[in-house]
Amino acid sequence: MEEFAALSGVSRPTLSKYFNDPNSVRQSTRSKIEMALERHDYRPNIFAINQNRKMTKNIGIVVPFLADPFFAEIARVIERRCIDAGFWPILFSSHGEQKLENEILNSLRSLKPAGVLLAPLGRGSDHSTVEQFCRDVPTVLFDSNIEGLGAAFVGSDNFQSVPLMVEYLCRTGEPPCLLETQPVNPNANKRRNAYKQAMEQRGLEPHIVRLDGSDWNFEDIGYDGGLRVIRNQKLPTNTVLCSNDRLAIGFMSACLEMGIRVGRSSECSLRVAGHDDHPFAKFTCPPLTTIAQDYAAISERSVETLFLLVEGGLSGTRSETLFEGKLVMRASA
Amino acid sequence: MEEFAALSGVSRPTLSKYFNDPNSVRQSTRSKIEMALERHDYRPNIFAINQNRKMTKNIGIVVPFLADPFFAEIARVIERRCIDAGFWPILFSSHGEQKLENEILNSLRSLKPAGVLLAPLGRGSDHSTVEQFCRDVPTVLFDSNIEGLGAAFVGSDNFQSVPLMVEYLCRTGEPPCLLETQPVNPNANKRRNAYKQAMEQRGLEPHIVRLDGSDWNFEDIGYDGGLRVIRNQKLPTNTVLCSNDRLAIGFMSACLEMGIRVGRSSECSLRVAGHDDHPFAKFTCPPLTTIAQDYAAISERSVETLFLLVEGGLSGTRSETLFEGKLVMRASA
DNA sequence: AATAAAACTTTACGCGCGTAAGTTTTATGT
DNA sequence: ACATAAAACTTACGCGCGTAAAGTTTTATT
Repeated sequence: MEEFAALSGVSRPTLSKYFNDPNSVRQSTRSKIEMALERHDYRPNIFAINQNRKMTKNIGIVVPFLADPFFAEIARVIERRCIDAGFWPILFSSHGEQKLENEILNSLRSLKPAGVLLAPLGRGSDHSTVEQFCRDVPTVLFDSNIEGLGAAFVGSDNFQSVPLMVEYLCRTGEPPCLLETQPVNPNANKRRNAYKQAMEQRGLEPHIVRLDGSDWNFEDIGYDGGLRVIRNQKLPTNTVLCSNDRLAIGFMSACLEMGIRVGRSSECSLRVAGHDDHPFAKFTCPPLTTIAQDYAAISERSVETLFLLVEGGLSGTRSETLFEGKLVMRASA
Repeated sequence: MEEFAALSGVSRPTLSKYFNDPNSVRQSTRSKIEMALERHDYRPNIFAINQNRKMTKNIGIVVPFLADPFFAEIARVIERRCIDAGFWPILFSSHGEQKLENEILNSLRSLKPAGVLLAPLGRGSDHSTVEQFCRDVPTVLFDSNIEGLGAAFVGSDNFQSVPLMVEYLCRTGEPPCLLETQPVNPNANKRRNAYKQAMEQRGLEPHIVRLDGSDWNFEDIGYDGGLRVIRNQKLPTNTVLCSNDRLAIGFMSACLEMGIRVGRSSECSLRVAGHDDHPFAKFTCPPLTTIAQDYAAISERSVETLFLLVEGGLSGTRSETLFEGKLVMRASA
């Protein structure tokens, strides 16, 4: 930096000022620097910059499982928004492991991020680690809520979306049973409770089919468990509401293999619905009827909320923003 | 660090030595530190560590488009391997943009990574930036090759896999046409050439259907283009080999919408095949016949090669490792 | 018990930059 | 032309840690 300052004919502190905000120096000085910049291509070291700044332009993004296209897509949108706003997003995946989530949060601390967007593991999170982290770093939770942690939460309203689907399924055929795995996060629990409530409000008995498996390989769980459930004739109804789309995708694959025709048309014997409108839900066999989570809105609002928080424009009270899901009718139910 | 050194009863340099390699200090010293560690939970600042070390434990991973499940899955495996080997992976997505790829590479430099695993944009890469980067940082390219750049390349052998598929399709029905988009990377070009070669070797005329679109939204391109091609009756044969699975997924969705039955059974009028064995290929409608790229092998070998390179155990000559694809027969062709 | 080797401590400097304080130069108004 | 404020300069220190050099203590060897 010293060298480059000499080359451009300004002092190092002025150069530092320029990189922090090009408009903060005189026009003549600015052009001197930018001319030298063209010839020598110098760039300040991002991680040294942050060494001594109170607030950096780094934004941490932590998701529980990046190989899940839902999170991949959300992460993509969030990264773009951050970049466009002049921030530097750094993306981490917990790979479904508490230990990794903890390590990521601890490392994130030393990055001195301006803020962090965290989709926690949920049930699998280490509450005290997350709590401590949220105290130290401006954090907005999304997708998966942990009561009281973070400055805000942005997600979707399972108690609106699940009843919506239950209503639709009941109106158009047999009432659904709920297919779920061991819940990995609060959403799964909420969806189960919302399902129960919705059924009971209709005077119907809820049926819950629990598949083995406690990791994030939902397709496999849905497939393996689906085979077992079908073979053992354990399906209480001819309508199956899956706790999420990935589970539904795996389950429908099992149906296909067992020769069960899935769909709402008359020649089909089973209806399957999902939740989330997973990026590949419209390409499944048959295309999956599901609840669309508003990806764009959740991403946008999360980022906006974080920016507000970073700029200090957020009141002390923790806000929870829930977006409504929309019914997406396709061929499967 | 000073404080914590005092707390554990050792000097700061010794503490530094411990964190660099816990085995490099005497057992008694080590336990002193680790006892203090339990009570006070101190962690060195990763990005300050790298400030003054010749070699860090950081490994950069750069993929062109992380919302593509293929890359999401490969990134997942690579991250795991790095973590298990005691490295600290940092993941970046270029979002299909040259400008971002350049920025990522330049920022990566200041991270002083021990090595970088780079799946370049390919055609969209800025050759001189990548070249300069590879000179400065130990880099292994994967998935998409750029002649001469990086210390090694690991990918799959399109000139083996595509002919394999062509052979299968010819043997079991009408010879295929090739459905492609504007090629975003070298693989697309290689696949086209491999297709041409394979057809010509059989004395057949190659037919190439090019769809509009030059970004990474292959499903959309396959769907929109598919609708157009089908409406205009521009399909030269009843067998379509898609340049990659995502394209095939979109295309099949268009077929479904147009009421065209896809599959190899007698009541179907169109066969569709893909390439890659995308994580969702087996869940499509109908399940997609495709070529399985050996995800695991590519990830493993990339990481292994990089580790060798980092440890200096690699000769000067640039190596190219190509894995063979395997035919995965499903219902679509 | 003597000796060498290993491990530790103290001291000091450096990484690439931010930033504050005090001083000098430059642009603006009159 | 001079006064004044804004901008730039010089100087100095700090971030959190790595690391080299020199001296001191501990451990292993004979």
